[in-house]
Amino acid sequence: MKNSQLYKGSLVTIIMKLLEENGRMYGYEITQKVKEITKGDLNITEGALYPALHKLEADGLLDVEVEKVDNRMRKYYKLTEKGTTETVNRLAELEDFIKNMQSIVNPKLSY
Amino acid sequence: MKNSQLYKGSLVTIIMKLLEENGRMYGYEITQKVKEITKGDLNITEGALYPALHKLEADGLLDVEVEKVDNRMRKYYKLTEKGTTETVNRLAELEDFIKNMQSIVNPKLSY
DNA sequence: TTTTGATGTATAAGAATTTTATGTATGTTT
DNA sequence: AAACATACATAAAATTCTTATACATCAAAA
Repeated sequence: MKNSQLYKGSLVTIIMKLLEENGRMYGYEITQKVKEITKGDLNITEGALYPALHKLEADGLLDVEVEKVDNRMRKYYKLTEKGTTETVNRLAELEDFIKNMQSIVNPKLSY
Repeated sequence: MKNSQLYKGSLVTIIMKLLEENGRMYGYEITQKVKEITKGDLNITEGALYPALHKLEADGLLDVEVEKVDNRMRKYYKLTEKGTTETVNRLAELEDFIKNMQSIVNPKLSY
């Protein structure tokens, strides 16, 4: 991650959402995709990414497939059934979180 | 905090925004205000709140005034000049963060 | 041709933040 | 009398992330 503390705790949600959308992705691809989407605002570091992916796999939320492309190793991750269910929960929590933060920042409007 | 990991890293921003809006507040009041605004979604724990307030004070972002009300001690906090400046930055970061998270979750729309 | 940069994964030490548990104290409600 | 609300505080442990380092392949630039 980078800069703002606010991204703390959001990495898992980001990973799972991207996997839900793209079917399967490898680590480096995730970092590049996030950089692209956020126009450079958010740079996921390897030190944060790989431990997170390994934990998600250990928890049975992700499956991994190792492939060699252009003589380089890639580990493709995809959501398990359990992971797909968990993603739905995570995204609902993100929506609530954003609404709550907006309520705090903009108390005049009711979100 | 409670439940969702997403709130990690948002505590300082929440505290500063509430102080910017309400002039001065004491710790317990902050927890109740947040509970009210988020309709019970977010419960700030004392173990997170008090160390955060003490650090903000140590960093020169908050001033404190101790008062005794109804025979109970209260420590009122308010933003210093430095704290007010920092609040502007924090709120800008929060806006960017929310936009980026929405871009990730809802890639079809452009925020 | 040597070095820089991009691609690709990995881990370990330390920092920062939060959870969980506990402690103290006063006042009100059950 | 016990439970709950108000009000502050801290300490151990867990979680998450930063920073630094490591290894390996390949392309481009100096």
